[in-house]
Amino acid sequence: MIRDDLAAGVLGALEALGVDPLPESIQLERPANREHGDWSTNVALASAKRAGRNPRELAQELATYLASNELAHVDSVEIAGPGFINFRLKPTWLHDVLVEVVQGGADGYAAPDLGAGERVNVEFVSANPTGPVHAGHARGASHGDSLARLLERTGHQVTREFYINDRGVQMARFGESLAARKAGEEPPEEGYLGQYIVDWASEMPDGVDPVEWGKQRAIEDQKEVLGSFGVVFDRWFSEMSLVDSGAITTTLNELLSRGVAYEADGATWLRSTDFGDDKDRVLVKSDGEYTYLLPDIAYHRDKFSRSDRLINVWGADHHGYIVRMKAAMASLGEDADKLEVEITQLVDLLKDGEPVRLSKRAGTVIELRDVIDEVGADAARLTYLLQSIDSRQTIDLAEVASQGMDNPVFYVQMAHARIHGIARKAAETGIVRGPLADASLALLVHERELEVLRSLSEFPDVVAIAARDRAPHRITTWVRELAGTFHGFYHDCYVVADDVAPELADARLQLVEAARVGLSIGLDLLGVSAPEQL
RNA sequence: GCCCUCGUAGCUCAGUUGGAUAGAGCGACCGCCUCCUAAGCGGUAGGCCACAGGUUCAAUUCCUGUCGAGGGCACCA
Repeated sequence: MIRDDLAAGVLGALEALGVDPLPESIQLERPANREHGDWSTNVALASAKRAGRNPRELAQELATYLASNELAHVDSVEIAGPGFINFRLKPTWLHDVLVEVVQGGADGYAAPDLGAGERVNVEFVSANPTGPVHAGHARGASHGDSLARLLERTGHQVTREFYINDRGVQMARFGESLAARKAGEEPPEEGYLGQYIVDWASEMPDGVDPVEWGKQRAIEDQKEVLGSFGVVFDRWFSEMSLVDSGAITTTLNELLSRGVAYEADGATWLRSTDFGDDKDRVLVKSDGEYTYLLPDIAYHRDKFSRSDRLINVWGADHHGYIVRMKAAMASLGEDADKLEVEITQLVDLLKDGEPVRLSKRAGTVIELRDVIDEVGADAARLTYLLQSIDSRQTIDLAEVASQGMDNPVFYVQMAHARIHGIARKAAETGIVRGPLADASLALLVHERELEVLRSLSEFPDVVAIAARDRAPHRITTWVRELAGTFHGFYHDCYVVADDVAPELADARLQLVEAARVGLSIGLDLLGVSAPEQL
């Protein structure tokens, strides 16, 4: 790797000049401005004070030393600004990148092992089993699944989990609503008003328990829609099963015996104020019924028993529960830092420029199914992953559905389709990509070609950062950039044409293959398909 | 009142655990099709990175405060 080679060179230079190396590793970065070279380091700035030297002078001495030593791929070493050392490299370093990408392939390239097999449980969506998955769940679904894919790629053992809240008052209302509709009546006060209740009620056989039947019906529906969205869970975990197994009672008793739960005013409370909460929280109401919190604690405890780390993807309306859940875990002796909660900010949906209000009970939801029908699963997923989950998002369905240039998904998929267009054209002409080892990669010196390779060279870092920061949208940004560089290459550098020599055509086919690998990996991480033709 | 997130080009948003002259897409304007899809490519215009302090050789980035937007502070889930 070029970065390691350069870092080793810089370290050698520091030692030669008698400057103590920094405790941290040598920082090599990619300058934002291309005029500042291909790679750059700030060691002179960072260690000037410690060495008691002027940063510019130190940089100059280091640069002189580095320039007098042969370093692979290095063309020149310069100093600039307050004391940066900039490396200008020969195109050969990018040819090495090409080899790495093609040899690594879709499975091997940009797959840093950051997790060392850590078992990570990612829980997301967890919509109530009282109706279909709606558009409001889709951001969490996209984020959670992409995050799971990122973690898998970076050496984690991932479980995708869906928690089913199949207990409590909402379920009762759901069952009553189904029964009422089946009897041709209006749902009760506080019941569910959606059209799907009417549809499902008409399917419901006589003599079944509406709650149990409805729950199965809802879960079946959720699985189907999420599946068509590219999201498949490893485990659907029922809240009821915690009652049946006695896990809730066990958890409650343990909380009591540890003294972090207590009884007062006829209810049982969690002493969450000991862990920074505003007030203590009720676990068991005075009527004997559990709040949502106690089963949730039992559930997280169960997850901890089979995972090294938990990640929950919750909507912004749940952020207030983070402290109390962490408090509960800490009080049970778990490491609360191993419970990460990802909060997705809300999505404002626009239809024809008008805001759409989502209310499940009033029945004015837009189902995820409708979104997929309208814009397609690919466009929907990529759109949700366009931005950081920390930002509020506005999605105009008409824009997402448009097949114009304002739609990133077409731009990116077009790049992939063009790759296969080239392959088709090459096959017609009888041109076949030869063995990589025989390719004349030195012929790849066109700026457009180098841009594609530069973009690919950044991908392993992008994957690592995206995984570390739990930020799948970084993959989206990168994929769009790679697609952009590829469109430029496609426009200016023909692969199959009369005036392209066979050796160059072959080298370009290798580059196209590298781009294909990069795009496939990126799109797969996003859960977006990579069609060979549009 | 307290807690969380956000405030960057006309619009939608990026910005690598602090780096050099802050980027992309759309929209506007100007160019490019005898050749692998012009669903594309190139160029121009457009910025007090909300505001004020602080830390630092260096702040859009970290800290504090102010203003503005959204969400949350239940014996509902």
